[in-house]
Amino acid sequence: MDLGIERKNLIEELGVHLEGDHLAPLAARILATLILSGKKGVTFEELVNELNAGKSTVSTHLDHLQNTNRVTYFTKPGERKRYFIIDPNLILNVMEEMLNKWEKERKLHIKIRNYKEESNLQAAKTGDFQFDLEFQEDYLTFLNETSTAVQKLKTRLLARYNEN
Amino acid sequence: MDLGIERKNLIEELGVHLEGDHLAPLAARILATLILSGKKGVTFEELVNELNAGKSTVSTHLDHLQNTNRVTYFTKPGERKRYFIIDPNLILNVMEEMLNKWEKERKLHIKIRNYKEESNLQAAKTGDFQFDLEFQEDYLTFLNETSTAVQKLKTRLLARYNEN
DNA sequence: CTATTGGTTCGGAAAAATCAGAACTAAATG
DNA sequence: CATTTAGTTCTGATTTTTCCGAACCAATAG
Repeated sequence: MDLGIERKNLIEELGVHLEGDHLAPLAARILATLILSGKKGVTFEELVNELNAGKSTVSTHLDHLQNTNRVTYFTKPGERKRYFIIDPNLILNVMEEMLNKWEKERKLHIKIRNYKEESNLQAAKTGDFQFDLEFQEDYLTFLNETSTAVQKLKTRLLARYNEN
Repeated sequence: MDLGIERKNLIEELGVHLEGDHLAPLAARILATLILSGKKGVTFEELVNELNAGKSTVSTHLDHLQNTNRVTYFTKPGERKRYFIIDPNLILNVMEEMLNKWEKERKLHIKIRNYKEESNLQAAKTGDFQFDLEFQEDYLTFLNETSTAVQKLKTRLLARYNEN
């Protein structure tokens, strides 16, 4: 099996998958390329060539990937080129993002539960429709438990990173 | 505080949040409306009116929401109207989707690890660049642990649903 | 000080997603 | 069987996203 071909295929497959995470097609291909290239890093020019993309496109997406803590770069002494790599904390950052999203969701569903309780209070007088709170309760349980699990893993990984 | 206003606000807020999950703006508003309306259900016409949307748009998005197991409807004897509600198993379905996505991701990263190991074997001969496998290992750990946590919760919820 | 390298920024073209209107259909109603 | 109700389907307009080329800039090299 030709490793070059395999590489191209994996970039596409991983790229398509990563598009699922709010990334433009080319941004996803860039991230996939970096994941597959590891710590040796990939230069701007290599990205433009390997992905057959415009410089402006690569520049914009690299910017975005850096702003969202997915990508960084290092430089070599005496060279002006940047070697782009995935952020060493990518996994932690992904977990952090999940936790933030879930926290936002939690607050929202608490607001909704309050709204429904309030509404039930009013409706009790008029004999009107009463909301069921089961969905909100279950959803909040779901959010709490998954958050706790991810939080624990995050703490554990963090400890391991610090110890090494 | 006016509950009608509060309702509108929550639909918007929840709607915006739900757009984050690959839903078109109007699809997100529909789902938000259903979440806020609970088990009494919302008819097609009410959705068209409350959301100021075209019938075709509502029809298409409702279709999609049903196909992705987020929405169902019930009918009342003698009436032709449909009362749309969130799928009673929405939470389980969401968990199921998370698990599927993570499983796909797991397989992909195993492929990538294999590619890197293979590549290292080749490179060992030529003295070429060696891949680090740490990222893949950590990512797989992350996937395994979060999957297990969600799987457990799913089982637990499922048991509780069956028992009631 | 001129040329080259390694990018960035700006303006718009091309493509994709989203939505709406009009015509249509199938079931029930009168 | 004509009408109303409850939607569906098709076509195209509008909006948004994605991408590119050209001009530009700052740092280094010659």
